[in-house]
Amino acid sequence: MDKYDPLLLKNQLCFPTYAAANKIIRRYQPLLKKLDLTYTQYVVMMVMWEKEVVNEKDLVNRLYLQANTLNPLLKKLKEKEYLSINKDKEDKRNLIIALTSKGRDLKEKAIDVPLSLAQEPWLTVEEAKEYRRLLYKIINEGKEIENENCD
Amino acid sequence: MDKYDPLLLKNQLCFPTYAAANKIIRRYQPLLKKLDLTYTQYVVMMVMWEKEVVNEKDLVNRLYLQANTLNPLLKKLKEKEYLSINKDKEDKRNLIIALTSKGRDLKEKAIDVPLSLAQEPWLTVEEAKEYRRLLYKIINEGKEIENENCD
DNA sequence: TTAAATTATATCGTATGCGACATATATTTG
DNA sequence: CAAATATATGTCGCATACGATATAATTTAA
Repeated sequence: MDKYDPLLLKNQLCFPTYAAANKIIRRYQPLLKKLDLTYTQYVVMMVMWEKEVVNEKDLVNRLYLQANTLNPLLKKLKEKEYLSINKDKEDKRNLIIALTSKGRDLKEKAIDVPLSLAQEPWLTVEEAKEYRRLLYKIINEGKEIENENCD
Repeated sequence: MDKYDPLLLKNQLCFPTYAAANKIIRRYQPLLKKLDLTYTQYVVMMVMWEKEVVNEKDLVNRLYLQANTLNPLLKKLKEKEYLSINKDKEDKRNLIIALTSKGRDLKEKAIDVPLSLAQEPWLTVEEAKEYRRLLYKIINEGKEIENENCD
C-alpha cells in the first residue's frame, strides 16, 4: 500500500536473520564457556575436528568469513594450544592450521553442546530441513552450489 | 552414524544462520554507507521511521538486542542528528527516543535500499514467506508469539 | 514509611567482523 | 629474466554484541 512498506521491519528478511543469529549465539555462549571457546572459535574448531588440517583460505571459504576476522582468532586458538599454525613449505604464502592433541581432546567435551541444544524447541525436523535449505540458498547466492556443507 | 555427527558444520542450524546474517549484512553495508548508517543503525532507524517515538526498552524488545548494545549506538545517531534522546518526565528511568526532521528526511533516501536489494536472487516469494515464518519461530522460541513483526 | 526489591539505563572489558590498506610470496608476461 | 599481476596473509581503525556489574529512579512491602 504505502510506498514506505519495504522499510518496515516486518517486511525484511535480513532483520530476522540477524536477530535469529544473535539469539542463537547468545544461547550457545554459556555452554561454550565450559570449553573456553567463543561461538566463532567453536565453528573454527568444528572445521578442525572434521578436517584435522586446513589452510587459512580453506577456513575463510568454509566459514564465509574474511581472513582478517579469522587471523587474530586463530592466534588465540593457538595460544590455547587447540591448534598449530605453520607456513606451508611448498607455498610460503599459505598458512597450515592443524589440530593439536589438546584440540582433539576438546572434541569429546564438545559433543555435549549440540546434544544439549537439540533439546531446545526450535523447529520440527521437517522445518529444520527446509530452513537449512533456504539458508544455504541465501549463503550461496550468485555462486554455483559446490559447497559440501549443503547436501 | 558417527557419534560426532552432531559436531559437523553441515548438521548445524546455527552456523548457516550466522553465515547468512554475516553475508546479508555485508551486502547491505555499501548501500547504507550512502546514508551514513551501519546495518544496526539502519534497523534502529527502521523502527524510528515507523514509530517516530519510542523508549529504549521498546527498541531492545523490538530489535532483540541488549540495552548495552543500543546505548552507544543511540548516542551516535543523536550526534548525526537523526534522533533526539530525552528523559521521560513521568518516569525518569525511561529514555524517550524521537525521530528528528533530519532523521525523517533520511527515510526518503532509504527506500532505495530495500528496493535495490529486492533485485538480488535470494529466494522466491514463497520461499521468503516460509523462511520468515521459520525465523520468527526461532526468534520467539519459548515465548508467546505476541510479536507484531511476525504476521 | 522507609528499607528491600524491581526496573531502566549506563559503564567496562573482551571478542568479533568489516573495509581499507600493506606486505610477502608466487605466477604470468613482455 | 625482470616487471607486472595475482594470491594469501597481516595490520589498523571503527562499530557492534555480549556478560558482568554499577547506578538511578520507582515500586513494593514489612
